Amino acid sequence: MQSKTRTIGRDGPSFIEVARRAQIVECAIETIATVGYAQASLNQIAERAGISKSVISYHFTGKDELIQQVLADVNQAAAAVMWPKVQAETTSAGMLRAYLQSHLDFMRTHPHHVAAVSEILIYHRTQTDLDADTTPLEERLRQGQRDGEFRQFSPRLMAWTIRAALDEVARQYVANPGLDLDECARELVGTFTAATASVPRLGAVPESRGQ
Amino acid sequence: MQSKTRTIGRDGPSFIEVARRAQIVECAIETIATVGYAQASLNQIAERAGISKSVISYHFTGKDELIQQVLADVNQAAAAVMWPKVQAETTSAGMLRAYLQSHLDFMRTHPHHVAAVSEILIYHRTQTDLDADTTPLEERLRQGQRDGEFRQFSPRLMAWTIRAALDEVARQYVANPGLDLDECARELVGTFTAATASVPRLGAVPESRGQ
Amino acid sequence: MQSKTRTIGRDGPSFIEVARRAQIVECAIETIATVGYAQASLNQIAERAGISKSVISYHFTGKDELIQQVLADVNQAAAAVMWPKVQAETTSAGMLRAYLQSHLDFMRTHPHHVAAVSEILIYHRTQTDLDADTTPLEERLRQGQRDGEFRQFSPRLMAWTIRAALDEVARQYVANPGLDLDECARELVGTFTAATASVPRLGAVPESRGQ
Amino acid sequence: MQSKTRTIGRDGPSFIEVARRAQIVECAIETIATVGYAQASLNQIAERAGISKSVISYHFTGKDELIQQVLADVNQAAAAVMWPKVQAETTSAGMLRAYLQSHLDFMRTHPHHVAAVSEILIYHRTQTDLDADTTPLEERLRQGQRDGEFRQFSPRLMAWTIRAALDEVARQYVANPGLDLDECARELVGTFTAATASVPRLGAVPESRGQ
DNA sequence: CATGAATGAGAATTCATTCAT
DNA sequence: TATGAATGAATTCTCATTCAT
Repeated sequence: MQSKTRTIGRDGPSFIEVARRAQIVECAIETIATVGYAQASLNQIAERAGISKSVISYHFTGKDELIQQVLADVNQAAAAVMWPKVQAETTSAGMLRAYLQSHLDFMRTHPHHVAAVSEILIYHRTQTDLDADTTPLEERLRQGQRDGEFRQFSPRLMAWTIRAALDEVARQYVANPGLDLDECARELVGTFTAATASVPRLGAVPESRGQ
Repeated sequence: MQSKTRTIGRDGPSFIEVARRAQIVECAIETIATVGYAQASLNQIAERAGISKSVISYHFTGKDELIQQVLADVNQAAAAVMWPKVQAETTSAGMLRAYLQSHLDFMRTHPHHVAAVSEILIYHRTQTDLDADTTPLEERLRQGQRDGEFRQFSPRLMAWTIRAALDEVARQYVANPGLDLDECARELVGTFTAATASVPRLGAVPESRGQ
Repeated sequence: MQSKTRTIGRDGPSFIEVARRAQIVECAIETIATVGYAQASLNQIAERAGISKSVISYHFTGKDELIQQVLADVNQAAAAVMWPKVQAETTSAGMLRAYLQSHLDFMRTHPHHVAAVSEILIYHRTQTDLDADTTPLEERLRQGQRDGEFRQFSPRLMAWTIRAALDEVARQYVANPGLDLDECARELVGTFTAATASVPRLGAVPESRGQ
Repeated sequence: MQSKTRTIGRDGPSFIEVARRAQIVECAIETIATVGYAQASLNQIAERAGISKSVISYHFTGKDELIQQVLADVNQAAAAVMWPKVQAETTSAGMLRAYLQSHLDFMRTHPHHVAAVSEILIYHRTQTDLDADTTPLEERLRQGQRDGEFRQFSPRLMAWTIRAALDEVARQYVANPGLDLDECARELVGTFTAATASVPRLGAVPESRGQ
């Protein structure tokens, strides 16, 4: 019986059902992160999971549902880790730092997750609204500008840059697990703190935004 | 007969050979940039070029060689445009600015080239050595640090970040050709100038923004 | 455990067994009639029945047995309705009329049954002996000829034609439930009464047979 | 290169292309007529043609195009044989006779063609307008009524019946090539001549229509 | 040089069936 | 009895590649 048509009783999906779906999602993540989205066929994913290809078809309507589940699972997990830390900060600079650090923390514990989502988003770029994903970050940057903590830059461009940097680190980390994420965190925090800071302490470059 | 095994007379490949290869590479670029790497089958490329699919197989060992040629051609073209401008600068900050600006200039004049390479790098990342490509930029950042112009950051991380930001802009530009590249250039220059500046000391690097 | 191998106690199949089989057959009929034989997967049938797919496999050896049971059940039901009315007639023409009318009556009350059988026969024709089904009708036609009521035609051909016409009406009725079955009955009765009548009384249409 | 994208020069498709398409269509017809539409996979068809499965994909956009081509080819061939003979007749009864006879003539020379189309039409009934196909015949019946040659029956019902009978004969002929088509032709002509004749001259069978 | 034609590998998906519980 | 879970075979389709001309 396929997911689509399965009757969900009042107890919801069975334990084994949940476990299998989770296992498949996990294997999909690892496969995508490792061999790339283009090569991540259902066959590959099933092989890695040690199950038959059709088991995936049994638990998911199709590849699409699986991919969407990957995005959902990873986003939820990442958000659970990141936003509390971000919210705990009181300043915008603190939030930005927390955003970067917690992102890299999540990457350390879930490197494949981040890489997989990065792959998927790129692959599905045409069908997805990437901006939607970037919006929360962008909004925080905007807030920092309103508060005068941040200099006047384009929040959208900065958000793109930050996300791109994080994704790049994720990819590099997957390719080379020896990468020192602590150092990366420090570096990115340093880079984007400097990049956004409204005051280079003495005499800013206010005119620099005039143009 | 395959390119690799073809007998090359003392004059090297014939004119028509060179022209055909260039034409095919060009069409590959446009196809990849337009429909995405995943959809860019040899069929699509050949169709767009108005040639038979087998012509590609004749002039290239296989799809791989074609893709590598795309990378080589674009990199060469980009380098031809960019490095003179970079070299013309005397300060490291100036070089960084020139790097970013000329990169976006190239993007403006060759949007498909940049987008195609961006696509390809994502899909072939596992098989490609991205670092090789990043090295020249990294070296220049390192030089800026030695000269005291730049603060102490990880040149590698900074190079990754810069490349990632440029690639992201390229992707966004392809998705939305209305994107204001001038603004992007100003923003990226501002961002990375601030991110690398050694001393926010007093009066920043006004000349860097003058442009 | 499969039906074939199941141990049948001295009381034969249990009540629940019989009921389940009947329910499944009924659902199969509706599914086939509604979505067509090709689309009537066990999944679809089970879904419509609100049961698990494996229940079907439990009660029937396989899809084949289910389909054969559908044929058997429908034929039995149709026979139960039709033959009494046919038998009640004293003339062969009357019997033919009763056959057609009661067939369409059955169609009106069991449109899905007729449509399902029609679908199945088409798909399983190669494996089924259609003639077996046609024989009773054929025999009656033959009797009518012996009695001099019917002209000399090929009973087999006429039986085929009659069955084909009825099946066609069934298909059209399924496709368009607004079809006026009363009119169809009148028409078919008229058509086949005329087609079988022994005497166009004076001068038949000899040239038509001259061919 | 696929049919879809193939450039057709001023000479149209090449000889070999035409031949291959014709061969594939022919094999599709035989396969469908022999094993039934449901079992006629591209694999089966290719095997029968002694070619690789992908050759079909090369010459046809997909299974749909192949099937449509089958319909088109058979309809064209049948029309070429039938309509001249039908048109040559001056009376409606003659036309009907010619229609039936030429149909069976075509069946004799192309039994698989007729059976295949019959299969396809049934399978695609839901997506196709069968009536459209029946219309020419129906129109001729209507004309016969206007001329007073035919009695007042429902032209639509009669057309359905005639088509159904012909299809049935086709199916039986495929299943049993020993079937005497001459006899079938005589029988069907007799049956439908009698069924449509306006005057049973003296005393019809009024009670049969009374119902 | 060029290409039409052919091919085999592999993709996603559907389905009837089997099995352990 | 019943069923959720799993599976392997088969289907359509796409694609890079090869080959004969």
